[in-house]
Amino acid sequence: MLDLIELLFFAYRNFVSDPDEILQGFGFGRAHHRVLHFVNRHPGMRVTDLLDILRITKQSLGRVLRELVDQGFIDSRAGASDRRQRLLYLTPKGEALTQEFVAIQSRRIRRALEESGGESRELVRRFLVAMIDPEDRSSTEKLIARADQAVEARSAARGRTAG
Amino acid sequence: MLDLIELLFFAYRNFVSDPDEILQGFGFGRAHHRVLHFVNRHPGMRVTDLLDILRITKQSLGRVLRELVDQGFIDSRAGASDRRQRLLYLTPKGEALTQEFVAIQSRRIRRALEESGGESRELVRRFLVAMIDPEDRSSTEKLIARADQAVEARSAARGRTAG
DNA sequence: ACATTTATGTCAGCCATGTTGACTTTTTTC
DNA sequence: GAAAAAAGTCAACATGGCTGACATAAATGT
Repeated sequence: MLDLIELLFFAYRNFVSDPDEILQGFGFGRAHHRVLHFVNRHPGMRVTDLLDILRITKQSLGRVLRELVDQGFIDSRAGASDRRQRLLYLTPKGEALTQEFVAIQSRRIRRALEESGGESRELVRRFLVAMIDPEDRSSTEKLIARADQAVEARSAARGRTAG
Repeated sequence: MLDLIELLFFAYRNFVSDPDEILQGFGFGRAHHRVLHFVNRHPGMRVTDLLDILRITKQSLGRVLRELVDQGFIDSRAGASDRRQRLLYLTPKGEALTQEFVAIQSRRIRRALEESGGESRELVRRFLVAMIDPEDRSSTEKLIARADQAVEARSAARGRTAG
């Protein structure tokens, strides 16, 4: 398995270096990328939810979140039903930046899947899920499924209103 | 591809957390793990080779390397043909620790491959290679092949002498 | 009504690990 | 004998983790 251990190291390093280059231009780092990514995937999420996903402390998150809000990449609105909550949304500016990250990382993955054969997508997906700690798997898969559904719902709504 | 982007994040986080727990007991971090791993794979490698693989600065490496040498995990010997070089070797202590990392990470990968079907190993391998920047692929694959061959050569030598 | 809990934010300081720049020593190479 | 290469070191700085302590606003329970 030594080869796969190392390939995972080299592959992941290149994978995260794509966003890194873009982030440099804004004076941001990887921490900012992660926040933007998950807020994009779960618009209106609470700060606590983000902490649970990232598994970092409130203080660590606070630093990068403040910069993202101050510089107009993220919008933080009080919750309607519970006004203690700060619900997080991307601004158009934040959305544009996040799309860059998604585009470049998707391109790398798509290329890799094409190069590794027809049925690779489902198999790679199963492999990655199985690499996650068993006790975290179902919550992780649910999280991803929820985000995917929300994307579908939003695009369906756009279809009805704007077209 | 959003699901795969996220699965890669979660999977890799768990993957590196295995060694992290062990390292804590020694007051070491991920940087120490990487150094031990590659010195294990390439016994007698030069400091420069390690810098090329890790892509960090001499100063960053210097800190962790000094700790590993001082605490008897790594042995640094002057090269025979070129005495400017410091050739790096694991001590028995370093070897024992490194085997722990390899064992726990191999176990996770093996389990994941089993859970994702029979032919997954070769496909996952091809996928990971294809995730690497094209210009780095051949050197990376050569590096891994060289390390694998060296392992074989050493175990063959053990077979002839000790058994 | 009042006490408690929850969600969030913030200050201060520490640690690990990356960076740049400058400089030294030893040894090899031309 | 000069230049280049391999390695090491000092100093200073950035990022992004961490702990601990504390503050505020709002919801919840009795």
